[in-house]
Amino acid sequence: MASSGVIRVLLVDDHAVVRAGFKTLLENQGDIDVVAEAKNGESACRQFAECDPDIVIMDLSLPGIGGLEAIRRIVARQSAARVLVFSMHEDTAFVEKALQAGARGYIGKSSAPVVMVEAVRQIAGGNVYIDPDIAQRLAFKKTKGDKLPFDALTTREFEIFCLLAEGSSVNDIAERLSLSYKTVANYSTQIKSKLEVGTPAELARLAIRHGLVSA
Amino acid sequence: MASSGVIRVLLVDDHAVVRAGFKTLLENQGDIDVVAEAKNGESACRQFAECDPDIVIMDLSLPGIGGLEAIRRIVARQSAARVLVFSMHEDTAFVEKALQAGARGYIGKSSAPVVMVEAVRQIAGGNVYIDPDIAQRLAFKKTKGDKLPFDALTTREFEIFCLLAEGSSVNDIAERLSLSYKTVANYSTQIKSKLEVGTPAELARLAIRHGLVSA
DNA sequence: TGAAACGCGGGAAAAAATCCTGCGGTTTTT
DNA sequence: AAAAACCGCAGGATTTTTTCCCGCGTTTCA
Repeated sequence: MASSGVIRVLLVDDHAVVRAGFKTLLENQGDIDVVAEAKNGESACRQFAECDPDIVIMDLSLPGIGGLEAIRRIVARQSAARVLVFSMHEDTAFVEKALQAGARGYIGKSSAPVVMVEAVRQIAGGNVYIDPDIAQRLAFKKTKGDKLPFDALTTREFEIFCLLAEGSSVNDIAERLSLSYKTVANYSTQIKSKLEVGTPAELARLAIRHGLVSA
Repeated sequence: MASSGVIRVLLVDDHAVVRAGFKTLLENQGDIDVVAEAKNGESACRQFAECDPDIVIMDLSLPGIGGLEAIRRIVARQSAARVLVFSMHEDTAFVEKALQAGARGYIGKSSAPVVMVEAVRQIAGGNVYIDPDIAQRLAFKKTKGDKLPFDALTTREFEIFCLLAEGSSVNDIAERLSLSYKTVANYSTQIKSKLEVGTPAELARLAIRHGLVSA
């Protein structure tokens, strides 16, 4: 166990060089040992069952089943599993998804290195650890009554949102839906405001990220 | 010099944890010394002038002026500069642009750790080093005379294209790259014309489909 | 049954995109 | 070595789009 010796880590990242970097960083600490590595979600689940590590450090963007699904499967198998997410995405939506999936911690690309080590120790010790900066943003969002971003959209708005995300022009949409150009233009503004995006490109990425339209 | 002692490295990545990992990994080699770090392009240029490192290890996706622009500025200042690009993007389009900008090497997220060390040594020694897998794909693509739509874009256009696809506004881009709004707006028009897309949303989807930006 | 939300769109002003033009520099060609 | 082509950059002028504010009729729900 973590309390009686070395912390045994399973490292999951599709990026071999990053894995090697983390491994060296962590093992230089003395009390942390990387006992296994995986570069995708399936392999992570297998390695977890095999090695029974004290903690899993997991990237979210993995080929095949994503990091979130991997977390879900690991936690389903052993609810006490301790998963620390390390992600490029610092968007609070990802943090929420990860925690919902069963992660015990979250650090991001701009977290200080010492934060990672601290997170490993805390989580291995049974606590929850989220990067302070991210935690703060998350808390702020929560107070604002957070939901899925699309929940705020009306049916009509959502419909137009999808068309915009597909790359349709305002004019095209107006024609397809037999609406005035003005109406669609106004909706477009409203949608961007509700989803807090500034450009149609962001809109598209948001939609793709949530599987509403395909890339 | 590299041939007569330690290889002095400038490490550029906006990701503090990744930087720390690389630093430990590299310094564990014995003959490599990370003498400076930077988390954005501007800082990289400054550090380069100050430290005169044997080699720069550079991430492409940086805040502010991007990695490509940073490479260009560094090479413009000292044409003998040795820049090794380490990038999440393994798309050949990025490799080509990076080499055009003056990079001497390219390794990707799935490169083996030993490849990174080897690349550092090779490039510090004056050679060019590209990850074998990537080099092969690049060569293969060349022989096929592959016409990815992005090949028609100039380096500058490509750079702005990526930013647009990420969701940056024309104004943001102008500010980031220290260009006139007009310039970027004109580029934007030009890019959409070359790629035959009508909306920024289509632009984003195109970029995501080709792995140039993440969703 | 009254207040709130929704779908729809006009007017006016602001912002952005487009098209054209030009300049200075580099690269390529002849 | 001269000419041609291309690149990066950006201003002017016009058109297009977006945005903000407003109103109206319908639906919803408390």
